[in-house]
Parts: sequence; structure tokens; C-alpha cells
Amino acid sequence: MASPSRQRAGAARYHTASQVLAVMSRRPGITRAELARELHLTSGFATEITARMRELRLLTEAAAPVRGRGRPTTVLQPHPEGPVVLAAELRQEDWQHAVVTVDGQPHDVRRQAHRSRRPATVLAAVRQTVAQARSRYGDRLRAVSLAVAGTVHDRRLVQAATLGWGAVDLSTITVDPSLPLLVGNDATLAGVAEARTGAATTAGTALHLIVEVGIGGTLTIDGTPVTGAHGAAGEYGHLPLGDRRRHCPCGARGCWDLDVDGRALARHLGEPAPADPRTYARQILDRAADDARARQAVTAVAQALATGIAGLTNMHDPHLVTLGGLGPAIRHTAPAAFEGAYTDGLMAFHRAQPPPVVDAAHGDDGPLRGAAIIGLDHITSEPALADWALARRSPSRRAGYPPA
Amino acid sequence: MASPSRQRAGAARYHTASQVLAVMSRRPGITRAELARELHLTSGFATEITARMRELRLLTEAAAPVRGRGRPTTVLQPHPEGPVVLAAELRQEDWQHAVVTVDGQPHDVRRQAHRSRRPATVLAAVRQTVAQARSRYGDRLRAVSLAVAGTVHDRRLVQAATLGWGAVDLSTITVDPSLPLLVGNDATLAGVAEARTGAATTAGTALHLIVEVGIGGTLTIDGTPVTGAHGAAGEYGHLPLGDRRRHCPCGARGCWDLDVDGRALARHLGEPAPADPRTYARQILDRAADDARARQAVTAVAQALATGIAGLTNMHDPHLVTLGGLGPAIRHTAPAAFEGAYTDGLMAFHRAQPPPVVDAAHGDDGPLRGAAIIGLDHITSEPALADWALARRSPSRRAGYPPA
DNA sequence: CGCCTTATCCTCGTATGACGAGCATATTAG
DNA sequence: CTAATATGCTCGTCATACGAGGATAAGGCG
Repeated sequence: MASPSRQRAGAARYHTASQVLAVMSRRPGITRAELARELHLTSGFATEITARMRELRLLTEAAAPVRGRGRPTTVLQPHPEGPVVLAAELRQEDWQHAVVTVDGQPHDVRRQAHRSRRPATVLAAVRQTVAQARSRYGDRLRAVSLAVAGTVHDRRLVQAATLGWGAVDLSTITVDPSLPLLVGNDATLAGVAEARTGAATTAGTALHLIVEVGIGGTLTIDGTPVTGAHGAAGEYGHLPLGDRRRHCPCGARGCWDLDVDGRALARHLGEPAPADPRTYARQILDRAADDARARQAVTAVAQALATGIAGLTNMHDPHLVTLGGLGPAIRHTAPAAFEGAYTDGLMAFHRAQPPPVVDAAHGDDGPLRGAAIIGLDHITSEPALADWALARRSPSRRAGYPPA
Repeated sequence: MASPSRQRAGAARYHTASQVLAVMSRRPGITRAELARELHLTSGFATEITARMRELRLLTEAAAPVRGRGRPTTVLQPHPEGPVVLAAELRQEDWQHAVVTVDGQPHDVRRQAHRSRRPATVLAAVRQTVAQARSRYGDRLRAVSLAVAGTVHDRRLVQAATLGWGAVDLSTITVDPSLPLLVGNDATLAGVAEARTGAATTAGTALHLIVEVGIGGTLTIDGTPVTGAHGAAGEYGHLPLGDRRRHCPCGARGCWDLDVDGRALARHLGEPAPADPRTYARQILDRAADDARARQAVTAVAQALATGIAGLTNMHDPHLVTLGGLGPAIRHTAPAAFEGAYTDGLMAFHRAQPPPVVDAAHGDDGPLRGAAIIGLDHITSEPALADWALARRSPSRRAGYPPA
């Protein structure tokens, strides 16, 4: 019985293989001996599982550089014919993509400016890249993972202020419907990157927040984002923490968004609302060193930011908060105001050991890295490996031989 | 090799047994044939697993009432010598407890008024009950699961407004340190009960909110609560959605708590802050049918409640929101105001299909049921079953024989 | 240079979990 | 009484994983 007819959900097939690939992604270049220690594999089982995975073209082994005594071990590497993910990120001015192997390393990284910002044009470019990857990698390409600067609802983009888009269906970018498409909000995926490979690797429950135009983020639990029913969770900026009289483009009122970005700075400075709040905010932040009025505006924003973070801390009880985008700049321009408002906003019992608020480790790469991680999670899941093995084993080796 | 020396984390021992017990708890009185269909077990394997679990004293089988043709099947029941959980709930005026078998059914349910509300007195009573259960059930008692009306931080209660307690260490109530103690906030556990056996069974991501003194709740994902780093998550009432000038007993300012309970009603009515906001709120709600001023106060509170719920919906993207405690009464006293504020507070894209806000199905029993569920989850987990099997198999059957 | 120490790898026997086919069994419907 | 139906049981097979013991490939040292 060569082709294992699908087993029960819950049967532990490919369980360890999936774990091995997860470790390879978390610690690229790990040796087989280290892997065995990390997963508590017996040496015999380590031999078996690596042999199996070599046969399935999931990894290769190369002689490891020796250090010290003992029999040399091998380094685990992605198989040259192994599965890959296409990770991509759509941003305001440009978009970038990379092909990622099971060790988490990006290949063929490219960044391209949008020729036009019209959805049809942008999506056509993405679709073309997917098609190219498909023809280059064939069925080695197992998933496409996309980070978008906007609100995602199922596979659709429902609102993208920075891109200036309305509702857009993204499911058209994979021509082949059998090629899984994963779509996530950029802030959510940046949070995943922080939790897995960034500033929050030691935190079980971590809150990541990014200030750009408004504020977004995600709660991660053991590296998995809390995405809600349709993937639209994490819209922290649309909590009504602010003045109920202010209308938000999202349709609600009093949104926190309006108190923490360039629009808020402009309001504090008595200037008209900026067309590009992010660039505007950067300018004000640059000026704040010398300009007392700018500094004062930033201070007010820092307080609004910290007060909200404190409230979210009360609510989520995270180990750690990571701050990205303009957040670190705002905070470090008015550190005392930030810390004061943060502490004041915490419930008393949190004040003994307030969850640290730290700067995010990944800069602009966060969303792309997060998309890659989510994509790898998908293609190294147990069912995905079962599919991979099925395609590689039973149907007459490699070529399209007729079944005799 | 009779005693299976501990296997790797991740090995699938007792995986199916754990699933079987979960089904028994979700659907008490299920037949073996139905179980096999639900878990996609082959009939052969169903035979095997039930025999194994019978031998381990995890279940018994009794002839099922026949209906229609076909060979009769059996009903799965908890074993008379099987594992049990002691679930308990501490409330303002009284506390209650029950012993729960693996089918989720409560036994020996008791409710007792506090003799005194002093922590030492209350905890002594709990400790005594634990000791009684221990002596009655012996090592069949596998865990104690406690729901408390207060903020829980690890195993400690850090704040319990309704009980009038400060920080209290709860870990003393299990005399035997080998007996696991699970502690959870009452609103969190009520949310678990709603998600598993209440109004939110079909929702993957559900938000549960309870208005009593202030407002608490939890987000559940597939029936598991998001508890945060220390179990203190879900303090929704301490988000700063309200007037920043109002000080909250928690130490922060502008907490939502202050806008949605009896204290808010009193403020709207120009009356002094009530000593017992919950009883006061019930009185106002009763009066609202005839009293226009009371109705107006409730309307304001309903709006504050609905606006906050809308914000939380923007943030969490739940399938469903369940509302408990005084919430349903507030809402149904001012339904139009509630619905209006809810819709207005949603981001535009949510308005096409706003997550339904429904009344909780469990009334006052929610926290105790939730504690029971979490306790059963614990004792039917794979490692817990491995322990159970170990204790039942190798050490000389039953009595304390010396090892020959 | 050869032996010892160290670290790792490999082989093999075995336990356990789970599937699938075929047959056995217990009931109702006619 | 027989057919139809639903379910249970046995047995052969496969896959995952553990454990013990021996094999192997280095460095260290006399």
C-alpha cells in the first residue's frame, strides 16, 4: 500500500517531520545532533526521520564543520527540489516579494515600485510574479502568502487607506485555484515576525503595535496571531479611546487612530489635515529636537499612545509589548510623558511589574518576514506534508508515465 | 515493559482517548456508534479504544435503548471509578461547588453562604471541601478548578471588588501540592461555558461580556479562552473608553467600567454612588418600565455599552458576541439606543453583517460550568491520561503492596 | 603513531496506534 | 422465517517511535 489513503484527522502522521521543519526555520543551519537534542529525539529516530525526509526531498544533509572531539554530524539544509513559498507585501509606494525555502531563507528578493496605484494594475503585476514563480518552481511552489497594508476580511481587502483602495478581491492573484493563497494584514504579520524571530521570541503572549497612518497590530499567542473570525482582528486604532466628536474615515467615531498619527500632530499644531500623515509625522518628529511646539505636539501624541497601550495591557495581559512604525520615534521624543501615561493607565496590580514596551526588532521587513513565516507554517503543516509526499511518491516517478 | 517510560512531547499517546473523553463531555450519553462516526473511527478501532479505556477505568458501556433496525450499540458512560474534578465558584454572597465526571455531569452540587466574608474564613471552607473530596474520592480526584469573581494573576487573586478582598493567594486551598489547582476569573469561565455549551457553540471566535460591577469577559477561540500571560486578560472594563477625569478604583482613569454599571446609572440620576452597584442597577432596571428618568439613565448606559462592544468588535472581529449579567436587561430596556450605538461604532465594512449580539445561555451557572470544563480539559489531556494510566497499571494492583 | 575519550550515527527488536477487509452478530420489517 | 440493516469483532498490515548496543569518526595525549 504505497499511497497512504488519508488518515483520521488527529493521527500523528508527519508530526515529527513538521516539527523538524519548524526547527530548521527557527534555527537555520542547525545540525542533526542539535536537532535531536532540541526535539528530544533518540539518535536512532533522528537517523530515521532525516532519511525519510531526505527521500521526500524535504531536506539534505551536508558535512558540518567539526569543532572539538566526537564523530562529526551534519547540517540540515533545504532540499534543492524541496517545497517553497512565495511571500509578498503590498505597500503604499511599492511592493516586494521573495521565494522562501523551508529554512526560512529568502531567495529572489525583489522590490518594485507600483507603475500605477490602481488595484487592477498592481494585482496584475502580482499575478504575473506568481505565474513566473509557478513556471520556474513548478509544483515546488506550495503556497502564496501576501501581506497587505489594509484591513483584510477573509480573502478580500475591505479598506486600505494608505493605498487609497476600497474593497478589492485578492483571490484572483493565484491563477491555479489549487495553489493556496494566504492573505494577512501587514501589522498582523509584522507581529508574527516579532514573536517568532524578533523582539518577542521569549514572550508567550505578546502585543505588537505599529503606528503609521493610524495604529494597527496584533496579539500573538506562542507565535500565532489572534486573527478573529475573518482575519480582520487587530484594528486597535478603531477602539473609541478618543474624542467621540471626531469622525473617522472608517465610519465610526472617536477612534484611537485619530489621536496617534500625523493627523493628531497636525491638529495639535493647528495645521490642516495632511494628505500623507506618515510623511508629515516624520517631518514633525525630525523637527521636535529643536522646535518646542513640535515637541509639545509629539508629547500629546505620546501620551495618547501610552494611555491606549496601558488599556490594551489591562485587557490582554501580555508578557511584552513591541512597538513599530513611528511608535519608537514618538516614544523616544517624549519618553517621560510616555512612561508616565503608561504607568498611570495600568491597573494598580500591573504596576509592580509592568509589561515591558520595547522597540520592534524588524523594521520595514516585518510584514514580509511574517508572511513568509505564515506561509512556511502552512506548507510544513502535517496535512500539507501528506499532500507533498503523496505527489512525490505514488504517481509514477517524476515523469508522466502511463500506469503500464 | 509495562510502564511506558515517558515519551517525547508530541508523541500521540492517548490522543484518541483524549478526544473520546472530549466528545463524551460535549455530548453526554453518546453511543459508541455515534462516537465512531463523529471521530471518523473505523469500527475496529472503536472496539479497541473503548476496550482500552474500559480497562483504564475511564468509561463503561451500557446497552443503549434500541431504535430501528440494526445491531444494538452501547452508551458510553463515565466509569464509577474514573477520574473526577472538583469545580468551585467564589461569589459575593456565597460559593458553590460540584464534583464533575468525564461526561461533564455535576454531582454533589452544593451552595453555601459565606459564614464571614473574610478571606481566611472563606478559603478555610474551600480547603475543607477539597479535603473532603480527597478523602471521599481518593486519587480519583485529579484537579480542582476554581472560578473567582475577581482579577486573577497566576494563582493569586489581586483584586476582588465584589468580595471586598485585596491580594489573596489561592494556592493554599489544595493541601496536596500534587493536586493541580486551576484558577480563573468568573467572566472568563462563563465565556468558556458559552463557547462550549451555550450560545456561542457555533462561533470559532466569540466575545463574551458580563456586566455586574463593571464589565468583564473573555475572547474564546474554538472554546479556549485567551487568558494572557498570567490569566489576567479580559479586563475589558479597564479600557479607557470613558471620561478621562473619572478615577477608577483599579488605579487607572476613564475606565469603561464606570460607564456601564450601577455607578453610571447613579451618576446619570444625580444620586450618590451606591454601595452595592449591582443591586442598585437591578432596582433601576426594574423601575425603568414606568419611570422615564430611570429609562433615560439606562439608555445612556446602553449606549456606552454598545459603543464599547462595537469597538471591541472592530478589534477582535468575533463571529458572535454573548452578553451576560445585567447586559441583557440593559439592552432590552433600551433596544433602539443599543442597536444604534452598536452600528454607529462599527467600522463601515462590518455593518453589512454585524456580528450578532445575543444573550448568554447560561445564567448564574456559567462560571461554575466553565470551571468544570477547564478542569475536564485538564484531566483528559494526553499527559494527564498518561499519568492516570501509569498510576492504575504498574504499581501493584490497587492496594499498597510492597514491591515483593 | 597508536590508543583512549568523546560525540555521534546506525541497526535491530519491540511497543503502540491506527487502518481496512471480511466476517459475525443482533435487532427490526415484512 | 427471512431479508435488510446496523453494528461489533478479529486479524493482518503499516507507520511512528523508543531503547539498547554496537559501529564510526573525529580530537587528545603519551
